[in-house]
Amino acid sequence: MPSHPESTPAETAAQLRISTYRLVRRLRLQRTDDVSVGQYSVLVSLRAHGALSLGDLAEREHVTAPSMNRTVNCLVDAGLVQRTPDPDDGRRIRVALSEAGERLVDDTDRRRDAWLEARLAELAPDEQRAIARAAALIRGIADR
Amino acid sequence: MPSHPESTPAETAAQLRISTYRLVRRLRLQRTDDVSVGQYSVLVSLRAHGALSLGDLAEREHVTAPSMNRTVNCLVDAGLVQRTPDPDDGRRIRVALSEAGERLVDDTDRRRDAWLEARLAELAPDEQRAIARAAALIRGIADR
DNA sequence: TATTGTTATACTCTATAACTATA
DNA sequence: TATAGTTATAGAGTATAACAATA
Repeated sequence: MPSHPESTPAETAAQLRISTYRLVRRLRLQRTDDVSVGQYSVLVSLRAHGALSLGDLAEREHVTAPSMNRTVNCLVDAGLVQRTPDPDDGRRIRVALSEAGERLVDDTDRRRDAWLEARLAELAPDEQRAIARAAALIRGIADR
Repeated sequence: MPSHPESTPAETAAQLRISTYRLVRRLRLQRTDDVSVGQYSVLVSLRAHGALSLGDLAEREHVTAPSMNRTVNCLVDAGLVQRTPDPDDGRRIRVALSEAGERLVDDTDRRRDAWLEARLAELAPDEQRAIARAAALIRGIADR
């Protein structure tokens, strides 16, 4: 590896913050106009965690139950989620992705990955490896 | 460098996308409640580009002029920006960060960097270098 | 009696359309 | 006549409070 001037953790932190925000902003351009940002976030949650109750969804998305109720209604109307009664607890409902909902999220991921992959392919092999390694480390940081 | 199993650009792209979104979600926790997300974004734009007209701000933030007008009014009332007539063109206005506005953005950055810096400091030196290098590469990708 | 979800109502943010002032 | 900004009004999205059903 060529000898770079050393960066302090403070400099690295600022650099990582800035580059992360810019990348997110860039990836956001590859999105769907079918649903709002909040609605899309619910679909992603459901794909990641499977079917959830209304209260669980509201907590995960940091919104109130009435707000989530409305969001779920919109998604049901759009055919992107299914709402079924909980078999074990009559008070609860079970919100699950429909096939169309899963397809919408998967397609969006694919579009973003395709753009990102094309950019990565333009980098040198050792640069690609550096990014792969950093991505794993960043995930470890964010998930703690 | 130890021999890792090679990742394809597609795998690296997906990994980078996921870790980036998680980091943003995590950093968002360190925010201010003084202004809304849209208002904060305007402050960041003004710090980056200097004083801007209402129309320029609306275009950069991808909102309409009436919406930006309202946002700017809120920020003026909060003492975070100043609104002055354009000396060269009587139709235009000039929106600029106030000292308080600059302080708010700088403080938020510092809070986020402090959190991130603490996490980075827990990594091994070569891991920190990997992230610093990747951050520079990511910025190059996002800015093109 | 506590918990889960829903309805009623209000507030914030953004949009479109119409208007004013300046170039 | 065209452009920059503002005002009037309406549509999403979210919040709090009150309510219904189930545990």
